[in-house]
Amino acid sequence: MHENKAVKPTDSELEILQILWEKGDATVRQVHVEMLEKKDVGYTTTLKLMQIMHEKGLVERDESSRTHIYWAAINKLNTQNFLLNKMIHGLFGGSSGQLIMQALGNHKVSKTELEKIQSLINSMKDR
Amino acid sequence: MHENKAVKPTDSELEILQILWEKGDATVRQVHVEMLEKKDVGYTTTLKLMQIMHEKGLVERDESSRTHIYWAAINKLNTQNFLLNKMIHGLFGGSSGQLIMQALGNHKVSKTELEKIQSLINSMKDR
DNA sequence: ACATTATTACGAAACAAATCGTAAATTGCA
DNA sequence: TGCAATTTACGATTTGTTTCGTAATAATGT
Repeated sequence: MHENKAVKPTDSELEILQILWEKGDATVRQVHVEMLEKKDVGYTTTLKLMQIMHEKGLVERDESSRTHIYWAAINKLNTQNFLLNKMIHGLFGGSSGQLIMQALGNHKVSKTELEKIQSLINSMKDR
Repeated sequence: MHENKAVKPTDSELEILQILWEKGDATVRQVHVEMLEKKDVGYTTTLKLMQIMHEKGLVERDESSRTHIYWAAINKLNTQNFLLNKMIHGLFGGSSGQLIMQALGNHKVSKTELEKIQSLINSMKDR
């Protein structure tokens, strides 16, 4: 009901946010170790990114000990929705149904998930 | 079955592609007029963008007359799928079901579309 | 206590994206 | 014919992103 102004994380920032959302909080070192699994990048690069994200307000940190602790300042659901919305409007002519059908048709979805989707739709139609 | 290498249009490029996909082909002027409906930008900016897109192979053009005619060189469906996939992996932990449910829950979907989605799911489960 | 290692801060370089001004070429009218 | 408008090409600027090197500082272990 508040926060999350005009947040538009870059691709690299999103990689870091992913890690922070998963871990809850983490040091630069911990984030960096995870980053290395995805791509080959120097420690100071990760550090700098996180410092910039801090300036931008994308993450917060506890500086009370020498090794700072970082956590995401923006909410995962909000961010997903924001970017989903951007994609729906920018690429699917504003129709979320369009995006959903596209996703259904071209990407693997497990049977379990198909059933979850069905019951979600059913409950939506009830109202 | 071919083409569409590592296409990653920027936001502005996507705006132009949208217009070209809709119109089929268009001059810079025509594209620019459409652009103006979305944002305030100079003619040469649109021109330059389209020239760069041409260099990148995102659009093709007929230069036989003084006023060039442009059209998209990449396919809309492929591009949608590419970016959808990127989002699924980068933001939804690789689960398209997750993205679909998120889209269902937080964005308006018409009843007609809900029904189309249902029958699509049903036909998928048949196989 | 000293050397090694880990961490932060800072600056700069390399790259890419978006914007626009200006000039040259072409077209079409008055 | 020649003037005005349109279009392309080109270069420059601004802004943002990603990358890393270096230096200062703190912590750690022998």
